[in-house]
Amino acid sequence: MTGIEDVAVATGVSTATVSRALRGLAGVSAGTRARVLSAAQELGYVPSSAASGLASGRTMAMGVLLPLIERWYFSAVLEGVDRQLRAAGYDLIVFSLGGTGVNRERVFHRSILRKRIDALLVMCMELTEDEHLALSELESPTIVVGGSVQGVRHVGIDDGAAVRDAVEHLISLGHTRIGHVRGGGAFGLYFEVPRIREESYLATMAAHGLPLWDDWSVFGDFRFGEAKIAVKRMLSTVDERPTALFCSSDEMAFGALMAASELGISVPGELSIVGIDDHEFAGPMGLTTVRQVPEEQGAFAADLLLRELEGALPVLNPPTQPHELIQRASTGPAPR
Amino acid sequence: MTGIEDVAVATGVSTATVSRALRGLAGVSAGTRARVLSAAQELGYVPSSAASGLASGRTMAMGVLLPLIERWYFSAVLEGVDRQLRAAGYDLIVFSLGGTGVNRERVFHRSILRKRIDALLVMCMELTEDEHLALSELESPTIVVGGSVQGVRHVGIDDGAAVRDAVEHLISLGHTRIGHVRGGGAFGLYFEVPRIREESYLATMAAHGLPLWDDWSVFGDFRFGEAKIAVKRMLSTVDERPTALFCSSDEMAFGALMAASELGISVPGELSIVGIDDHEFAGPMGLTTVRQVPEEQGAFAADLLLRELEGALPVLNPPTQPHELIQRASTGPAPR
DNA sequence: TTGAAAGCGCTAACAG
DNA sequence: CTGTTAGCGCTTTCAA
Repeated sequence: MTGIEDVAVATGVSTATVSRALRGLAGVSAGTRARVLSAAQELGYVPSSAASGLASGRTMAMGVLLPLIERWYFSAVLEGVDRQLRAAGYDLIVFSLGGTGVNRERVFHRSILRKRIDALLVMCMELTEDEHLALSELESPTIVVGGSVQGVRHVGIDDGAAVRDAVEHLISLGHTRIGHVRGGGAFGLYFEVPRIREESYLATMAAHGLPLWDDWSVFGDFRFGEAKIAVKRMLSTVDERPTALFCSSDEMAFGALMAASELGISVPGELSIVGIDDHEFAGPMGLTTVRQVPEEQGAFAADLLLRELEGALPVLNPPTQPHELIQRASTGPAPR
Repeated sequence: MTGIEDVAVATGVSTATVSRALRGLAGVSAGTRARVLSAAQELGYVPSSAASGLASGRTMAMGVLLPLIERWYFSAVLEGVDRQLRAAGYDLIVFSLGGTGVNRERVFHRSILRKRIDALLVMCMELTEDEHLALSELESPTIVVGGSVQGVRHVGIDDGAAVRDAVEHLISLGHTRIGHVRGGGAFGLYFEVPRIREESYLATMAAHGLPLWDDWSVFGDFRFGEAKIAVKRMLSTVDERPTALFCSSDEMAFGALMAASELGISVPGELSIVGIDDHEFAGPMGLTTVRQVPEEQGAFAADLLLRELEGALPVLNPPTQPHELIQRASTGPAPR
């Protein structure tokens, strides 16, 4: 492996000068810098991150802690984070819990605290006090994306308002019998989003004096398949059907759409369906939904952290990210 | 930050002994080990990965290079890789090209070669000669997952055979007019899968002496939306419709399903549709498809690399991963 | 503008 | 079984 020493020898300067030149620091003459650069290029020199990390205390890497990788929202946020990191020359280290909470402590202590990262982005989780403490000792800037949590700064949409917009859209179409397809906190950890969305659905219904039937609330676990089964069962067994369904995610709304189609229930004629997300499939499926753009949320949060690493003052109250009702073919006036 | 020295002082031993005890090396008395462990625990000591990486030459991290994160196959493989790494105490570093090839060289040189990783898993790409060379100098074990490439060891299904199984399934149902919804190499880089699948479709049709119409081959870019539009246009403008469609991915097959539904073409009565993947939605949508399990592929490849890092001999010809035709409701006998 | 030298925090021989 | 001693390859004062 060619090291900084080789470049120094080749250029006839000290390693200190090579280091300065390569990092673009001031105080290197243009000539020297050029010679260093070309020598480095020629020799194929790439600095060792371990060595520079150890010496400088900066790893040039950012960590993302998430419950699971392969879920639309999570991987989309990751994509946005990665975009910014790539532009800034940072590496992305992914700490996934793999869908369960059991490894959480190990992941946290064995991986996150190893000083491998300069900053941490936490997705959709509430940190425990221990974790908070450990992080603050690390002095790495931290931020939470998705599923706001009290007392921690957070980037994301106003979930409560987004749900309200969805439900009130149904109400404005004359619906009064509105069911809910709920998401799950099946991760065995604090996962805020499903709770917030359910609460806002209930609050909105109450605010409009609309009836809540237990039968109309089914559990779809944020999944197409689960939601389809649950909605199909509900629609085919309930005494009186709802005329509309608010789904806590688009993937569950697709399941509801499918359930209705298999039961021969016309959408939106007999049943209106609204989701949240604006998933890639929502447009082609004609699903009315509330759009959020996770990629932008991830990019925004990553940028915030990146700027702090460059010395900017922490943004304590990041602006709420936008959401927007997108009307498509799956919602219409209440029957009769 | 508490360092190894603090633990040593607290225990009354040398840092070398602490290091040995903590890593579970032989040659430490049970009593000493216990005292070291409890002191480390008490002090909340976590080794610095930069320091141990520099000293030992092992980073305890694995890199994954991929074209894009947010795509079913890629994030599913990532999930499988992560599962194994987590179990082995390794960290996962993600190098994404973000959907384009433009940053490829920078990603490669500035990130991958920084000695931040002990091994590299490359997803669905052919490496250039330069890249190969650079990697071999690094001496990190490397493997490719998905989209086999000549001369490089590779973990994945036999794409040719999988396509053949899908197309021959249609043929066995009496179909002779079989169209193709193609995926894209829209990544601006060597991306093998779409090409392999197309070639196998063509070869299978030829082997059975079946006609190929240009009109029946449409480009869906591996996306629901694109595929839906392309298929809908094709079905509504072509002189003679195909009676079956082979789609190079499930997501495109969903688009085809949607297109048929919007045109009032019954599936499988008038049109049979088969995909490849067994995407999470395929079951609930009743899509006949060829199943592959990317998560297992990723886990398998990661394991291979992990074992080599522990000194095992390289597996030069990893076994082909299984695929399986799953018959569901979207395929049936050819009309008439 | 440049160089010398002292670490960064750990691991790995080599002794004892 | 344990300690001593060198580094790993950079960055960063401090002098020149």
